[in-house]
Amino acid sequence: MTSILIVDDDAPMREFVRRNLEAREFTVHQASNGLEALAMVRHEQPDLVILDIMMPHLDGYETCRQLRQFSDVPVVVLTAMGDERDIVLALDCGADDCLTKPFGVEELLARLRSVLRRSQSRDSVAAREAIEFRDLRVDVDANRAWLRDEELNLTRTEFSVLRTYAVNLNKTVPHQMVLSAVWGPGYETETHYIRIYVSRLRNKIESEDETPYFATEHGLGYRLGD
Amino acid sequence: MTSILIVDDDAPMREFVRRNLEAREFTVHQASNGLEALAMVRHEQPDLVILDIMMPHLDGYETCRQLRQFSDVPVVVLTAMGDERDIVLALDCGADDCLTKPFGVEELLARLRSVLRRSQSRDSVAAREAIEFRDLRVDVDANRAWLRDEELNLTRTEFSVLRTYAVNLNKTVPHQMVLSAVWGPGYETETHYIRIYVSRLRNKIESEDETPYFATEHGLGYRLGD
DNA sequence: CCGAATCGTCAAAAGCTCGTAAACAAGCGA
DNA sequence: TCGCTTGTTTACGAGCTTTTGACGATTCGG
Repeated sequence: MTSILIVDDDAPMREFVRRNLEAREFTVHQASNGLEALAMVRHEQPDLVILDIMMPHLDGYETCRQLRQFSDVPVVVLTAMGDERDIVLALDCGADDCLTKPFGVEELLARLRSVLRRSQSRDSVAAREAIEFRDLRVDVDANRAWLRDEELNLTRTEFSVLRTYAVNLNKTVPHQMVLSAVWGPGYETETHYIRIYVSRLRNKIESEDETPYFATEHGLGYRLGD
Repeated sequence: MTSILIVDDDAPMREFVRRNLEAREFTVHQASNGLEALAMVRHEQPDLVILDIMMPHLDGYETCRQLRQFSDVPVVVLTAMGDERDIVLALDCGADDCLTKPFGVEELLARLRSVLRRSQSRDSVAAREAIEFRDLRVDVDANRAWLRDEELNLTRTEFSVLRTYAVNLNKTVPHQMVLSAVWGPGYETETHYIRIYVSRLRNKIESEDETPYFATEHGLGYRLGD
């Protein structure tokens, strides 16, 4: 779950934000001043920080600057209605967005979504890894499959069928699910096709005298895996 | 140099923004409607897009949504003073920030800096060097490609196709992914374009009596790499 | 144990995809 | 405007893939 740290010396304000965030399934942490906030970022590693500017001891600007010394966590700053210079200053301290009080809850949430979307897309650049079972490896991303280091030469439909079973590893997949996933809606009754393609896949994947990769559940469907 | 595309049907507004951006050493491109903007993003690849909401034909919301089909370029939206719902809508269409007219130039610049800072840190995380495979080197940022120290003379579309395969090195890329990446949404069925361009790229890249750079996966797509 | 339903396999026909050439159209700079 | 580059459209043979239809094997319920 996405966790958010809200930093504000004004307790009612914190409460207000907390209630609205928790209603949207965020986990919320709180801090009432800059020093506390820095410690919590270190220890809780929130996914996002909401930071009020007006705070005693360590104000929002300075907190943000120090935060950036050691963390890339997205920061959304709250400023009091007023000078454009406050906004410029906050953004130049390293904040990702800036919202002027009083603000609407919906706008706050939309800005959080936007900032989180950006930071998450950065994190998830790493591709999904392949699905593996015994000597078989299926790379759904790359549209390729291997058996013991040797790449399988599969046709489009063969791969599409294999992928359907692979993403449902160890689960018996009903025929009609495969049919509508591979051949599209309207083919739910053509179970014939599946028999042929599972047969071809078995020829390419399984060898004699070893337990089969595909299990047949009579009347139900096939299952790749245990 | 950082290049910015400003999209607004109001010419004086575009001029105002252009002057201020050029004074800060940005390169500025302009478009006066959504369709033009989509084409320019494809061909000029700006580092950031400033997008007005109120436009004839294709409004800012729809432009942004379509942009996100094929590009991660940062988008800052301009809305007329008014409803909070406009802001929420714009951000949820995939925009990175949203500014309400009338706005101060300093705030605009600060928000651009903030958005650019975030997107550039992401790019540098990915260590965007050239992509290399055997004797081929593709510089995705500079729009250039080399074969053994000799630069390839590629047209825009040729390069765009090559880049799509290069960033998916060793993956079989489905035709429709290439089509929507290069020609845009709505071209998903024009597979003959790909055949022709891959054919031309092979002519410029591959030589006789060596293993091909592009592998054909019949019915699936092409793959650059192993 | 029998019959009906389901499964496994084969091979050929039908259909689709690929590679390429060539012609045409659109855009652009000189 | 002309001439060149680039993008788009059309066409077609070769090769591959999917579908079709057939038939025997297996499983399950009664």
